[in-house]
Amino acid sequence: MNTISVAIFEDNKHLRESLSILINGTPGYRCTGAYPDCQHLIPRLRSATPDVILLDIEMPGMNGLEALKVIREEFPSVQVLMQTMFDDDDYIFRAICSGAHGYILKSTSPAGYLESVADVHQGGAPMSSTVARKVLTLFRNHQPAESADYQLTAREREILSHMVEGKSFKMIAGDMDIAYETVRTHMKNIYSKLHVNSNTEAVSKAIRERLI
Amino acid sequence: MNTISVAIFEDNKHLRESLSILINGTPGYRCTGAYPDCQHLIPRLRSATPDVILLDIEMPGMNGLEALKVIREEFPSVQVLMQTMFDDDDYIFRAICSGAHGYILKSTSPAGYLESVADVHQGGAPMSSTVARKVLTLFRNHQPAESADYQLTAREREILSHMVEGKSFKMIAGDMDIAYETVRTHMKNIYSKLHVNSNTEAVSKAIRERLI
DNA sequence: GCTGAAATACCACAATCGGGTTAGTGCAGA
DNA sequence: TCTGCACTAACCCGATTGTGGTATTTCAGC
Repeated sequence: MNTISVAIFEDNKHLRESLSILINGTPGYRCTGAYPDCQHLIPRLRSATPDVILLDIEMPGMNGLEALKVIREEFPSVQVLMQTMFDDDDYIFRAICSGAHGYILKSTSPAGYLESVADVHQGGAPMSSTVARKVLTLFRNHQPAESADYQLTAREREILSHMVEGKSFKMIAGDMDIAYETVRTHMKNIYSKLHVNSNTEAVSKAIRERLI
Repeated sequence: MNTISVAIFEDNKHLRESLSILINGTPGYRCTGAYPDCQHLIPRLRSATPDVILLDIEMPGMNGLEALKVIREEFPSVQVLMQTMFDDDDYIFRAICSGAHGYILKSTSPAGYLESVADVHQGGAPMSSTVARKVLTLFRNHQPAESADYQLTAREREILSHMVEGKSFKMIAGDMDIAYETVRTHMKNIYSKLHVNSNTEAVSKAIRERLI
């Protein structure tokens, strides 16, 4: 098995150094850097891209959640393990939504840290069972609220879902038994309601924001 | 708080009757029916639509997973709580994918049953912490496996993600600093690999199968 | 009966896309 | 060295989509 390289972002000096020593002192683990804040985040990661990032949520300057988004954009293959003092619902939810791969508490034991790092590196989703339960509940609770209301009419939603199926205007007209030009009119209205100006943008927005 | 109405589908006579008595014997719960199989599933549910369905996975005739799909199609607002003898990964995974709202083991205590029914009725996702952990791990593990491999190259995936952003070929060409015709060539290759023939279909497939 | 929203429909023009085809370059593995 | 593949690029032509109009019908709510 290859060595797992880990970058640490943690403002607390004591914890940061402890983690660094723990990681570097354990065979199979290597610390590529331990930083107190998210300054120069991208250059730092680019110069030594780790397998796993241990990221504190509460940090001065750019906080962990913002950093998470940036990391997920720029380094999509790096696994991010969020660490925090609190098992706060909102934190957990936003971290999961922003693409965190795991979520551990700072009360985790050193062995737990190592295990979680290995777990996330292997594509697992390490988190305590209490956190896991919260995540699922949060997903159920938040999903319905999430879909923004663009005031689409029933007919417009119908057209949109055909569009998502990859159908052309002509096919949609045939399927819905209305004129081709009517489909085009509906699409124009959908575009203006969604503030988009292409079919792909509409489809993307429809799927992502669960409009259909 | 209103009474929670529950339908039971369970082939084991003893368990079925015990659950029925438990539910009817507890204030705030009411059993709309207890059935040994999924025959006449839709008519039965239509004549007395419950809030929650307790559904056994292992059943003669139509099994629980098939029934689950039918129920989710026909009665999307009804909460379905799967019950099973085993915490088998594959069962859990397929149940979650088919839209189960909760997943409990038959070893659950009577109080646990009632709690889970109430939980799922309130929009929660009841499951034991061991099952919860499995679910998350399964999602992580299965997601990459699930996203079918269409052998897209890195460049093709890049083009595709721009497409998903709703960009036009011309804009993609500008962003990636390559010729417009090159973008088109890549798109044609993407289409043939994904077996689609429109931008919307490609975007839809890309998002849904997490190719990007 | 009036009003407004939603659904229906058509026209025209420009822009973009889909499909087919060909071809040069560079790089990694046989 | 040669081969295959990814990436790049171009051309043609017909089909589809984007944009900006206008207009009729239907139906619920005032």
